[in-house]
Amino acid sequence: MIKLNKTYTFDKMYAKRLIMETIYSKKELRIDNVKTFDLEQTLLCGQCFRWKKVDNVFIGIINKRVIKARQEKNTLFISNILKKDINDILLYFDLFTDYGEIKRNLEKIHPVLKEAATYAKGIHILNQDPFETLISFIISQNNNIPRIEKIVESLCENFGEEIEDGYYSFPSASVLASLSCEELNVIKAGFRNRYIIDAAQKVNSGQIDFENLRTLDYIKAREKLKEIVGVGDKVADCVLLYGLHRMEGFPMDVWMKRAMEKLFDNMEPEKFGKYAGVAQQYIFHYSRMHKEIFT
DNA sequence: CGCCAGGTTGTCG
DNA sequence: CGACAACATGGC
Repeated sequence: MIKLNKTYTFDKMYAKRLIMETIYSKKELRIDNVKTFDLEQTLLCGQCFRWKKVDNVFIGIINKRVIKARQEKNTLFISNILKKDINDILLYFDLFTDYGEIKRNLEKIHPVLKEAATYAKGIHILNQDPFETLISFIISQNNNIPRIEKIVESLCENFGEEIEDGYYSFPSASVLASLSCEELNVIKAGFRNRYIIDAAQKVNSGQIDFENLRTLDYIKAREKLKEIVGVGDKVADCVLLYGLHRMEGFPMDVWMKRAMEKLFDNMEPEKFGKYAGVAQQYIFHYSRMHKEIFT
């Protein structure tokens, strides 16, 4: 049976079926019949910043290991993983969750959401490392995605550990907590330097405890995250959704504001229900891929 | 040069 | 409460 070290809800029948479709051999995991998952959409829809696409293969880092992932139609191949990490990998890509079911329910809510969901139907909400998510989205504020990726990469190269040639882990909270703004200047994050350091210090001291945040109700957890200087509603929502998998989160950035105004007649986020976060990601991706709508 | 980018903070009315 | 400039940096 599936053992997960984190509090995480999932459909047991769905997860069991998924496990039966997996084959592990020579550090490679093969998963068949992943009908509702699209690796590329999931990794390039703006929820994560470190995966790189090289010749149809995505290279990223999970549990301090360099992972290669590729998809051929309904089959997913994930290589260079250890047996003990299999469940973490499946969890990272959120393969235990039935997105077909979520999509069918969301589509009833609004016709434009149905269109966005159909366009972005292969997206899964990842289970990323919460600290990495926190720092990455602090960096994201008033910034664009290519530059966010550059700064995050620079942060890892300067302050992470080299795991394989040219591949660095995301730096720990304790390392970042000890830096001065001047020392952090090498990553060119500008005014966000002090926000990054404050976040690292509050995580390192235990004032912000991600496992504890999992136990709090959504509003309380968001308020707790906002104790960090430089974390407001939007960054907190991103941490809760992409790092702690709180699916009711609905980060409102410039794209979402534009979309809600032009396409949803300023509908309130609460009306998207308990999977609002999935709706948000569908709408965000759909909007970014259809810029012409907003000109 | 100005404007924008997966925002937040501080200030002023 | 709401509005609004300032905040580093780089691309266009």
